Amino acid sequence: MPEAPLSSAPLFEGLSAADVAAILAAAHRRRYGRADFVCHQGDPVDAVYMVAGGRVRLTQLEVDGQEVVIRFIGPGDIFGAVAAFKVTQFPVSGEVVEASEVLAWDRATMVSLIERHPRLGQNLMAILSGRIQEMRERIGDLQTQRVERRIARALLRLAQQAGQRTATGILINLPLSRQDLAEMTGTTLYTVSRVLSQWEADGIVKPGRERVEILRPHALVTIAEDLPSP
Amino acid sequence: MPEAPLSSAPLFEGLSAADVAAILAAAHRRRYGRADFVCHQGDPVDAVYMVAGGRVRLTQLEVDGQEVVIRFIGPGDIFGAVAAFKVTQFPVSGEVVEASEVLAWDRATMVSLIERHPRLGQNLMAILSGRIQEMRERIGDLQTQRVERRIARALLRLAQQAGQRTATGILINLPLSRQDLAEMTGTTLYTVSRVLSQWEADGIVKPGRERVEILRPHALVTIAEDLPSP
DNA sequence: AAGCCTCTTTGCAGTAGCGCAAAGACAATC
DNA sequence: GATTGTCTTTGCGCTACTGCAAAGAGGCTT
Repeated sequence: MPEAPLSSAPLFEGLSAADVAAILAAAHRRRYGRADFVCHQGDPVDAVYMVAGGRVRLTQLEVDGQEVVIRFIGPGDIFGAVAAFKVTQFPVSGEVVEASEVLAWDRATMVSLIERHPRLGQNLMAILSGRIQEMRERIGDLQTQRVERRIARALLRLAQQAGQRTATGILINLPLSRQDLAEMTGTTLYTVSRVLSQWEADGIVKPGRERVEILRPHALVTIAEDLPSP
Repeated sequence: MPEAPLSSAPLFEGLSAADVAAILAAAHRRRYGRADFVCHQGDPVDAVYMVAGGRVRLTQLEVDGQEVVIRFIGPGDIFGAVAAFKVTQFPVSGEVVEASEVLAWDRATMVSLIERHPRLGQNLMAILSGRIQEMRERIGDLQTQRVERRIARALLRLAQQAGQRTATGILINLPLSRQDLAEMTGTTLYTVSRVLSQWEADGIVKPGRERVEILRPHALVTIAEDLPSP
């Protein structure tokens, strides 16, 4: 998948190349390897971050020790904004699943950048708004839809953001265990395994070790939406 | 419950009284009666709204017709921001449960107000961030906690934002049906009814028609948190 | 190539919660 | 004060999903 340049990230929409360059120049950069943590839940935070390359899995730990996958983020995605503008601790942990580079603007820098480039603030609000919308959908799914459909939707979303065309279908191009999928959809790794096995029998997906390839995306859409199977 | 003045709303934090007055003056006002809708899911939207008085129930309709209660909002709370800065349609419907007054700033007005008062933009981001954080918690609850605990947490949250001290406990001061509670917690009205009946037998709550009074808040906290019952 | 670790599969039994149905309670209306 | 409509309760059967356990498979390391 050809990486889009960072300047086309949603955060920079509507800004001139010169402005983007200036904003990028104000960031600190840091590299991380696989399995590193870019942040730990509970750590103090006073900055906004952007993933410049690679992929990070954001998870939330419940008080009883259960883990919830909030989302996977990749190039151009930001994180830490929630913490920077409201709470002062990271509400999530970020584990690198694919070697990454991360940009950081500390809070004061970001505030002054926004004053200089109002569009940056609007973009940030649009990003936060979009995230709220996604979460509303996820809450709706969790409250009203069955597990099978939730898994189908999660796979389609992952295909959207990390899908790679192959000869036989679309490969979700990140290490994705049954446990990960379970923590994204509010079920157990056992149920995920059973559902994927069934779909494999139906020729819809080809599951592997920490790997899922979608063979018949349309069949998955049929399961994900409220359609009669045509 | 004495209504806090609107100027102390989170949106206006850190702004001078004069600034707040100017911002308020730029808003349009409108009144609504009980059961009116302040917005309908799918309606075009190009404004940010604030509830000045009363209470509104925000719901989301799933494609299959099932309803999800997103949250109840009251004086000082804003809505429509998600739509104004990202999608162009209301993602939720807002039904008035207690006669309300609503302020509205259209998008262009809000953008220029933010340019004049940067703090306003920061506050807006803090509000959106806070909402994301709440939704993360809700997702976590839905994925990892049992129904009884989710209901306990929902009641405690409602008590926080609409609780009224009584001689015997805390009354949740808005019309709240079993169905409402079910749609807030991802269960059915039957299960809510059964749980409340059990709690009534334990002397923890006193349920009524569209009404819940909490008699022993601490017992509810014990259920809501991961504590051994002391 | 062997061994090891982690991830995955699947059988099976158990249960939390669903959802229908029918009766009961409450509040508003005529 | 009777009636009507909505909201609530509760019994009962059911099912979707859980969670353990044990075996199987895949990818590293040495």
